[in-house]
Amino acid sequence: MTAAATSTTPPGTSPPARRVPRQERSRRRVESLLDAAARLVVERGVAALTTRDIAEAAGAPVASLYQYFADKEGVLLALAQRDMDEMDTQVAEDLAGVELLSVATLVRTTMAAYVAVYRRRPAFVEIYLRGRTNAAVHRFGREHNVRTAQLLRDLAVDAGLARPDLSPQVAELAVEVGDRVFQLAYEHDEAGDQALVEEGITMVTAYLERYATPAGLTGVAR
Amino acid sequence: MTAAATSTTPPGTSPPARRVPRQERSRRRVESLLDAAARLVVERGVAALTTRDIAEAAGAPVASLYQYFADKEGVLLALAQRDMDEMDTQVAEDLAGVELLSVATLVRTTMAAYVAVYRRRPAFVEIYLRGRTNAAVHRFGREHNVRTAQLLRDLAVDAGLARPDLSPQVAELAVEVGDRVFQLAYEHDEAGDQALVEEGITMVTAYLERYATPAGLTGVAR
Amino acid sequence: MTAAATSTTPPGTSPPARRVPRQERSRRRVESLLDAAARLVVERGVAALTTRDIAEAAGAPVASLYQYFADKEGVLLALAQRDMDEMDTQVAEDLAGVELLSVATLVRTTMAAYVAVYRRRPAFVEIYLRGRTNAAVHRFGREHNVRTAQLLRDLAVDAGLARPDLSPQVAELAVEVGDRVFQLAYEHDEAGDQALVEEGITMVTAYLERYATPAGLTGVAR
Amino acid sequence: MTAAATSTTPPGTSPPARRVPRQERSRRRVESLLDAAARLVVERGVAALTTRDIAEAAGAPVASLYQYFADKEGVLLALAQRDMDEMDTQVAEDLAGVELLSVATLVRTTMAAYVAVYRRRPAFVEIYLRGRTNAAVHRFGREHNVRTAQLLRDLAVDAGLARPDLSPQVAELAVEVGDRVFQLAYEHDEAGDQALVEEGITMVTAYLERYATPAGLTGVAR
DNA sequence: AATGAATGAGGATTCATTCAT
DNA sequence: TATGAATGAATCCTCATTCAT
Repeated sequence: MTAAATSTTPPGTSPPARRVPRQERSRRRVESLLDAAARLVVERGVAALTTRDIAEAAGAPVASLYQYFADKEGVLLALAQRDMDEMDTQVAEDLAGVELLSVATLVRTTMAAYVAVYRRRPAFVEIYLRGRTNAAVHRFGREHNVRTAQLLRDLAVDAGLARPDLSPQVAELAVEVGDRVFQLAYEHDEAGDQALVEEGITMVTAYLERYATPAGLTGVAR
Repeated sequence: MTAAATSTTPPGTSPPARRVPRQERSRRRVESLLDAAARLVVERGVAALTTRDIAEAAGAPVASLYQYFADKEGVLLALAQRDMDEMDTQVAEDLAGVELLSVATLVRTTMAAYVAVYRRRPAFVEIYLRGRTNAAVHRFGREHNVRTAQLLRDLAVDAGLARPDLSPQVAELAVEVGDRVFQLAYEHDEAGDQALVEEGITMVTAYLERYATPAGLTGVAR
Repeated sequence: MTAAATSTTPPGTSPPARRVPRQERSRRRVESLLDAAARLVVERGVAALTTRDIAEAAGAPVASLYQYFADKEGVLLALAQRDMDEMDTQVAEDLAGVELLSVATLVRTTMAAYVAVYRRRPAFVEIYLRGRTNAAVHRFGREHNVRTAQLLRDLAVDAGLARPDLSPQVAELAVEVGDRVFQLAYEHDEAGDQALVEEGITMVTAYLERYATPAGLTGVAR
Repeated sequence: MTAAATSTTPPGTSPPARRVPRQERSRRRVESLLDAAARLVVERGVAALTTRDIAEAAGAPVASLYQYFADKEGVLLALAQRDMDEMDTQVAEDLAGVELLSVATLVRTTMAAYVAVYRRRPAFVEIYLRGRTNAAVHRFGREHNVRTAQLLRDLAVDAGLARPDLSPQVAELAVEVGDRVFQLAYEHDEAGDQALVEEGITMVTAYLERYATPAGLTGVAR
């Protein structure tokens, strides 16, 4: 379930001179495996992913894969982790740039951030929107949604946009609905059906505004 | 594994009236295979389903399974078909019994019908809410949602509840969101988190009322 | 191995009036099955032939196939029989029309007769030249060659073209070589490489003329 | 399923000398699989060959077979390759030992070399003469004949035995005829009908001498 | 005679994972 | 640490043939 132990250079011991230090080489291997996995997933879908193919595509022996990942699911999980981090970063950055924060802008900004990432990374669309058929991906997406919901809820409540009775469940529901909106919008359309996304933003916003404070409706300056 | 006993008609005895005609026996076989498949899906999940197990659980040779179904996916599809029909029937019946038809009652009645079926058939929950990991189930659920959306939209527009500009896409979005609500509500809870369902009804209703006629808001008698 | 027993109408019993008498219907069924088999063999090759496909292509139930043929090989054999008969007829007719009979004209006329049949029936090329991969076809072709060799040898000896010491083995060898020539000539070329056939005629003639009488070399009028 | 015990080298003990290096073990495995395949082919014929049986006969898991060969056909092909190489070697050696080279001695030596190999390796007879029913074997035999024809033709022309107008097609025809001769000679006779082979030598020689130079007829010393 | 249905017995191939080196 | 090789355990599916009716 977890990646293999991180190899640490014993303190006080200088590693033998080499161009690429051991730890760095490891990191590169991991990255190349993840890249290969991502590539394959986009090409053939998550279901057809095999350890052999991942290794081969990364130019590594199959056995090496198990040096860095516990098992096949571990690869998917690491890949998801890496990608989710990128998504979270985008959301955080975009939210930080918002001047007038309200429930409406919170929803719009967040969902727009996702759109931005999906545009930049077609692999994400394939894996996280179309690849839900895979159990591991499904679970990870679900977990990420839970974390995202908590994050955004706390933000909204702390910023005085939402009443404290906005339960985690409600936040989760909102995020999940947004997630399903994306799944639909990108189902057939590589670029995503933006009108559908817009509808989704409307729906989620309207729903969440039921839990908004007056400030959440009008917005607060940052 | 063993050869079935040969039933011999005692000489001088006219063969006993055939209890079960050929066609009926066939139908039973199909049903028993579908039942077995459903049982296994509930027990182990869709991913772990194998043709061998289905056949064995139904007490039939694997080859017989292929007499009735094109392949493993065919079994899942037939199962889905059978189940979806039951759902559609429940929805149709419940809608027929509604006295005051409005967007709100339409949404509530429909979603309540699903809840009723889920309560009656735990297998459905396993297969259609938790088993989305399977590609076939996923696709089938998606297609059913599309059909359901069209049906309900036409009903709403024809009954004067919704304006004609309620697009199929919007109806689809609403159904999909309702679907996701159920997925969440039944994720951990065998009986379904009814509060969550209630939230879902609220959200979908609020969303769809944006496309309602005045009559759609107040309701029309049947 | 043999086709099912021929149904005979009991003598003295007039069959009930019907448009198509029973026996005729049977014959038609057999023919349609053979035609279907021939068609499939040409389309997909002998290896991919299945009883199911034959029956389906003939619009008959699989079980019916077993009413007329002992087994799958029986179908192939009956097909071969039918075809070989056509070939033998062509050879016999063409030989009957030859005015100056010699070893050379015997060889040439026979091989030309085969070419004529191959031109008329592309299915033969597929089955008997390219389909030798199938054991049944292989065996049948072999047996037919043996019979043909015997026939031609007897003809040659009786007509005074060949010395009696022309053994059956030698005749067989000659026929088999001719057969291989055809296999080569039609390997890639639908129409057959006629230059190759010509070489074959040359080789076989030269070989057999070693066993010819003086008359066999110069020819005898019919 | 269970974690394997970590093999630890007892401290102070150098690991026992590896008897068989890895690469060598691999080679042996491949050989044993090929041997098993050859054995089975001889016993039951090419048609009845299954991957399961090959593996079992070689004492290897089926999956291992797929480590070395792409598929079942791959096994047959490898076997053919190995055997054809042996045949080519025998022919080359025997030809190298001929003192007076002529078309006649070329044909005789080559065919005698085949006879020698067939005597030494009964499996070859089964596989390459009787096993032509298999598509893979058939194709491989055909290809080998083409190569052999080219080789011998070039040799004959280069040595001044044959006129340059001896086309590759003619050479091929000669080789194919020789091949058919062997098929006939070994059809029922384990040891091969040598009289038939002799006839074949005669026929092929007579045919090829039509393309011979004077030297090709009388022979040239080596 | 005709046939829908049933099935025993494989068959080729895949794959994640683990070792021995 | 790295990896070539090994493999247990399944998986889906096919097919010729035979019954029961």
